[in-house]
Amino acid sequence: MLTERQINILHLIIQIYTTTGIPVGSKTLMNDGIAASSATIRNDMMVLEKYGFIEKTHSSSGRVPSIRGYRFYVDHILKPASVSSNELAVIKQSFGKDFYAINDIVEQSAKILSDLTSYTAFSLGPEVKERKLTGFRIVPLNAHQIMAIIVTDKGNVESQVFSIPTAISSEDIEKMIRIINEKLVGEPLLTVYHKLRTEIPLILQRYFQTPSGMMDLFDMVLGKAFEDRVFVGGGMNLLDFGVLQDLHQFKSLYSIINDKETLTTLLGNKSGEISIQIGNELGNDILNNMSLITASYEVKGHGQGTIALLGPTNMSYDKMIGLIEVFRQELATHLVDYYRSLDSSQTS
Amino acid sequence: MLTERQINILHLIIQIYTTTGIPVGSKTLMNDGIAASSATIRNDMMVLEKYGFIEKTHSSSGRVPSIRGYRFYVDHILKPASVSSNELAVIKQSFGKDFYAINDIVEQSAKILSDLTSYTAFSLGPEVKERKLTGFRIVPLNAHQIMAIIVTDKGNVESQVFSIPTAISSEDIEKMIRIINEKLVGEPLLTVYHKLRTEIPLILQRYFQTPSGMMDLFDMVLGKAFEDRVFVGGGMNLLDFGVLQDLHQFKSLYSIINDKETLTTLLGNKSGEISIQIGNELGNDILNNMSLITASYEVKGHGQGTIALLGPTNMSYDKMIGLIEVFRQELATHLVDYYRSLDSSQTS
DNA sequence: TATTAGCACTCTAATGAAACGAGTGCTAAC
DNA sequence: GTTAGCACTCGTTTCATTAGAGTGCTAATA
Repeated sequence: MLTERQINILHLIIQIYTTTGIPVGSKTLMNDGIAASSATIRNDMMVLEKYGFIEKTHSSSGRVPSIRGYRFYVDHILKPASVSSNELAVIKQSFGKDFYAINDIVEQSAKILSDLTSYTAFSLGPEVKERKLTGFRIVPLNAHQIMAIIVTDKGNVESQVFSIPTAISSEDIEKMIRIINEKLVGEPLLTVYHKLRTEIPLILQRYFQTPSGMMDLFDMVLGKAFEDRVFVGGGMNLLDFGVLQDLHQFKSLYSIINDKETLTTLLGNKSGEISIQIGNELGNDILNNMSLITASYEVKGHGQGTIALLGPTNMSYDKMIGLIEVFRQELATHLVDYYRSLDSSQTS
Repeated sequence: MLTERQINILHLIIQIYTTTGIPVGSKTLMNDGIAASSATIRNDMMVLEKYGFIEKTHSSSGRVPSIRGYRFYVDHILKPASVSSNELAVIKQSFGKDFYAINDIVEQSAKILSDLTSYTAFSLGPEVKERKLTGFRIVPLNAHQIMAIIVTDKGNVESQVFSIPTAISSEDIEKMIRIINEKLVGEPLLTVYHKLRTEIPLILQRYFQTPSGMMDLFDMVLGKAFEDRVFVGGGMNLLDFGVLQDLHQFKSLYSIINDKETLTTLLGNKSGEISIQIGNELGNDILNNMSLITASYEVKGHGQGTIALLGPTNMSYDKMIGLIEVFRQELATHLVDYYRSLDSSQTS
């Protein structure tokens, strides 16, 4: 096992490397708090290297933490740094404005977090799948277009404009709306989605000759409602991570962080409240020298949301963890407040 | 004045430089079509340099076209290149799919044009300001939220969700809708905007104690409808222009092309159908080594739209002009078709 | 046995000299 | 007016040298 000094050395290497970005040598460590000679430190570093916690960039360079080193650090050494009162003020102030919709808060939170860290932040609102359908509207705009609106119980609204075949008259649409509202409103979206595939077509056939076109329409609207809404903040900060070899790499990166598909996979299904994935643990070659900190938060009764931070592997994990810890609580609080204001106005 | 050979030399310099990106020397010109010795060509180049049409990157380098040189070229020499049948096929195919809304076509056109050129493209739909308001809906979603929808005569729809103060009852909202529809529907948006500031508040005061909140709401929705919708395609292509000194510059650039404000200024008020602005003619330091080709197109009866292409100053103007010429006609045709299908279905 | 001083060795980064070559301007001849 | 020839300029590439930071190893020390 590692001695206490070896652990201290690993800790210090990470601390120094995450702030300076320069490989750390034995003398630097000696002058920066390790009470031993450079030779002794070198011996310890050899041990650490044997374990695979640190590595050299070339045969006679200082040491740099490896993925395993970071992993050991975040698992056993890291203590979240406390958040400066300054940063706290910024957070509180940024959340201080009025929001019209739930997604505004979620989107804004990604922006705040990225500004605060200079990294790239993601924000995924509380679980959509638990929501219930409280209203389904179809608004005829003209003979050729309609707008379909889905309203969920918690302030989430999706709308979409459709061109419709002239074959469907506005009377038929009225009928349609009535059916939908009778059969589907009040159900969780998941159930809605299910019924839409089983029960409803049967009923619709009584009224329409060809309900399939109408079904496609529903599919699209519901698809939109289902699609987890991921928001990205500070995508351009990628440029400053200092991990880019060439511009081509930036393009790949940028397309990754804007691909909802990839993102949802990346952010979903994390164990525990705060999870850290380092370098190749992310399972994506392009993200090899980046780390992702994912934090979920509970909004009582409304499922859980997720915020995440993507930065270089050599980020200051202690600072970031401390920050995210505060941030997610702040965000959860604001969402709870928002939901409460919604609930109270509905029951009054 | 310039001799014919001098003009040929300028033309060839531009042709070579726009394809290779390397400064052009006298020998290259001699081997590439100028029937004179390198010394003679050098003499002519000195003349061209006197006029400020070409310049050296250093005291003993080949020549590079200057802004004035490009300007002379596009004004007096340039002949639009014909579009390859391949490209034409791509254009037609890309426009072949079905579109739900007018803005889908406009947005898609920016994407197509940028893909085709590897530059950055902008697309600004036919003039919004000529549109008429054909419908204004307010859909109550729950006690706390409403969705306001604006419909214009030409398939354009804007919607926005609002949280409303509980002080306004749904009955009041109903009244509101009636008033709006009586007074405003059928009017051009400009008139709507005007009446909203003069007549309507008076009427509203009969029904509401405090109509100002409602007014803010209108302002926002109308603001959204007014905001010219500019779409950007291929923003990331900026990275490949080969004009970037550092990443900081890319950030500035990227924020410029995503700032609607700047864009509308950049694209608006062009004389003639196709306009070319080169380097500092754009009046923006950050765009100093870029050129913008702006083309407007007429959609009969529905105002004019604009497409534009931003590339490096050393782009192949002849190719691009040829392409844009075809492209804008194709786009106009498709928009006309779209409007016609809308009109015919409304009058039937 | 753990620690330390000392030293030879390795590798990177920075510096500068030299060679190369593409291109120019000028002069003199055609 | 055109051209051949030539000296000159300047950016680019190459190569060698040097300085410096850091290592691994060995032998001495507590």
